[in-house]
Amino acid sequence: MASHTVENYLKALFALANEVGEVGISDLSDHLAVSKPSVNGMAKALQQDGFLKYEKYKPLKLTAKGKKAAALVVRKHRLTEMFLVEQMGFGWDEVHDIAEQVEHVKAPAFFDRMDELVGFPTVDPHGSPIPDAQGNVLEIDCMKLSECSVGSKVSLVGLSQSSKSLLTFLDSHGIALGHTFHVRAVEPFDGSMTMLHKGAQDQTFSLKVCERLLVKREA
Amino acid sequence: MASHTVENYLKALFALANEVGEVGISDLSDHLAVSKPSVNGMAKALQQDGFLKYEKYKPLKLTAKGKKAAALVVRKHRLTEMFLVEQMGFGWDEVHDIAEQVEHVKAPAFFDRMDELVGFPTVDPHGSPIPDAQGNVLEIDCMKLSECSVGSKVSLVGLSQSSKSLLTFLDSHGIALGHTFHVRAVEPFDGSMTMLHKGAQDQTFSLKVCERLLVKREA
DNA sequence: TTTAATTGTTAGGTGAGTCTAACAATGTAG
DNA sequence: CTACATTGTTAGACTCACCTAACAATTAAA
Repeated sequence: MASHTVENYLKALFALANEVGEVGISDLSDHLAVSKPSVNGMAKALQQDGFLKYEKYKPLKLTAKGKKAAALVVRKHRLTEMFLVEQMGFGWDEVHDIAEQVEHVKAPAFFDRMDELVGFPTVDPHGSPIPDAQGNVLEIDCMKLSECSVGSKVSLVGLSQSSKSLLTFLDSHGIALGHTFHVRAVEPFDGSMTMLHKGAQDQTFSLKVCERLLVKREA
Repeated sequence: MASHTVENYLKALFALANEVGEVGISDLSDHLAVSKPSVNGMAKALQQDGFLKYEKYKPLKLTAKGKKAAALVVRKHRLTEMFLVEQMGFGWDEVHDIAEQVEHVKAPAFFDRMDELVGFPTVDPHGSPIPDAQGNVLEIDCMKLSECSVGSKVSLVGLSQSSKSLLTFLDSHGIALGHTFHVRAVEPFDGSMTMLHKGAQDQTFSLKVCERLLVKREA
């Protein structure tokens, strides 16, 4: 089984590949807060173990084996987050750090039981998809709120790069997954958007916020 | 915070001290399946960190700091076991290995929430006491079933050195914590005992089993 | 296209935790 | 009281994951 460290590298590779496509040594180095030579060394090791295709000066590419292993770590992370929220009463802004640790537990039965107890969810508390037990990830059909034009009616289905501060911000504005937004105006100067939230109240958010909100067009 | 490894050494020290009093390098070496030189080196390191009093060729002694740290690891372990049984539906024979891993999670809120959800228990699913958040351990008033004489009426309150195989054995004989036993006969040859179980049925157990069953005299 | 910035690599070292081989101290039996 | 067995210690080496300093390759800018 992969070590705690290897699991973290795989998870980072997986996340970065989904965000930016090409992943370089420096990207990983930044994301994991580890020096570039360390990443370089680990890349060689992961290649040796068949998790990675690695050629000098070329971007890193997860192999099929690597993708599956990474997805299974992400699965453990997201199931844990779901369990923490649904069964243990934590807030969606509290679960990331705990799940970051619990995800390294090697006990399939533990995660299977979580899965069962929360009713085999397909997304985590932040709307991110939970890979299945075979490591397959379901793509979610969504777009950034910032890409929507005036008049669009959408509902919030997920977040990209959710951070504790973003979650706290959303909480403080009463925003949760599933809520609807009706785009009223887009400010050309800074891209900030004004929306009717839940058909009730106008709210204005900066471009920075709107880029993080993943939405689906309302039926 | 103490590393995963250090936590395991502390836990072992704690367990062995409760079982045999004096703990030597070899005891730890056996218990942790680690070579004696490794234990020797770790003993020096733990002494350095103030967890241990260590003098050459003398038995190892946990300091107050060491005892507290060890008790808090045991607390995490036993709370986890309780949570796994009470909230997640695992059997008492399945929880040890999972708890062995979960106990190393560094997230006090996680264990506090478990504690709350299972109703602030004082003993784990095997009847072992759960240290409180300050590291204090409640002594349980009990004796080995093997020390009871014919005619004693007792109830099962805990196990000493519970192993998967012991738990499976007890399960298969329908025995659980709280059950009553009325000692009917003790075989002088091999120490095996015949008891009336739950006032219903006579069962005979070997000395080896009876030494592991911790009981309290019935009121 | 030569320069500068970014990005990646090599070389060499550190600390934690482990091991084996060899030896020293302690304890137990005869 | 010597002899042997147990127990503990030292020395030296290994792996994993990390680091810094220095250098090389690639890419972007002037």
